[in-house]
Amino acid sequence: MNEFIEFCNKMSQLDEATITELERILKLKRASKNEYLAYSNNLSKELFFIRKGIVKFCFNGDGKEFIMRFFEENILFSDIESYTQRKFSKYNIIAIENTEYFSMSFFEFEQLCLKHHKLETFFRKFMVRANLNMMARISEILEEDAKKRYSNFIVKNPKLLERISLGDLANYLGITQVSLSRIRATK
Amino acid sequence: MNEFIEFCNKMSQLDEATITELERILKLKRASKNEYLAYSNNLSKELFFIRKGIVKFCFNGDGKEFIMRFFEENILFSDIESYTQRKFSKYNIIAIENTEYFSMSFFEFEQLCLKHHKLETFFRKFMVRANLNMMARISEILEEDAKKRYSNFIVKNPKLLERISLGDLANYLGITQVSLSRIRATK
DNA sequence: TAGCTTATTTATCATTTGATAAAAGAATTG
DNA sequence: CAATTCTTTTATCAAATGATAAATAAGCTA
Repeated sequence: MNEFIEFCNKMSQLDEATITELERILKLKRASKNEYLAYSNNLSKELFFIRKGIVKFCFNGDGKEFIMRFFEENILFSDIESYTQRKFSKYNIIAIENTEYFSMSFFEFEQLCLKHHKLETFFRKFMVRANLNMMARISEILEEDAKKRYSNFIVKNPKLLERISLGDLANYLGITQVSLSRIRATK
Repeated sequence: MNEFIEFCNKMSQLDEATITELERILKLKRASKNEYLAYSNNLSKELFFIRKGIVKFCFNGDGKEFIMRFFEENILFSDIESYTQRKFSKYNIIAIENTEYFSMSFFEFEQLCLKHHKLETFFRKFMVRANLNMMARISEILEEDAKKRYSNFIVKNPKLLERISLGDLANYLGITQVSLSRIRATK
């Protein structure tokens, strides 16, 4: 049972048949540092599960890069917007480290969900959890200024901090890299 | 078939048995303007579906109010965080207009999801859609300044705009009411 | 290691937003 | 309708952040 299956299984116990079918749609892939797992302006139809490494999920606007999230080991994600709305993606997915990941067709995964109730339950629970993360992010952006968001980040993600650049962190926090540097200086 | 059932049915067609059981757990409730549908610092275990009216889903920090979202007619929502993590809510749910809504036990709804695959599918799809909203919100906050967020809001939500106060709108946009007034002045 | 490239810091000035107070306008109530 | 309360605007000053440029620092490659 690979990492992804275990990830699903933890939230909703799957039976053998489901696991077998799930394994069948998984493909193991690799991306080197700075390589793109997916490009904006394309239809994105993949689900990703990081096995080793980190990626950033980001978009560009007015020459600047904005990072929606970092995804590290044992996280499932995808460009839901592009897939569910069948529209060109605004996001890039870029490896920050050499990365090994499972990839699967979103459509095939969804078909398995419709076929196997337990897998559908997993997916629902997973989406609920994803929602909590987003809510927390939004409420933090509303409530706290950049200095506080930075200090929260280093407390909550000490390990991640060591693996990403300050430029990427700034793009995640929603401030310029120069501004982050200034914040770091005033400790 | 009431508004809520129709809402579910549109995303995932339910069979009769499911509908009957779903109807059984629904309670129709009312809240007058400014009345609380739910208080922070409580365990929140309800799912809400607005039939008529508007509410704000908000929290307080440092004496200020921050609005996560407005919920109007035909929207399903709940304090997922409090329910799924069994912890005291940070959110208030407050009626902005006289509001009529369906309320149901989150636990009972979840049980129905585990029992009826189609309902589980609805719930999953619903959560996916909720995620898209949140993503859009985050990316907008990262990318745009307050002036642009305001102008986006009035374009995207012209009807909602007429039903909420500028103070509430400011709390939603993440700026002070005074700052919003200033932005409105410089057209 | 030297040279090149990228990442980070520092500095300066402009712009945006916040905090506060006060005035003007609207809505509510007796 | 007058008084009261709540909402919105205007004004002033302070603080935070952005834009830009330049200086260091760190990392990479030949």
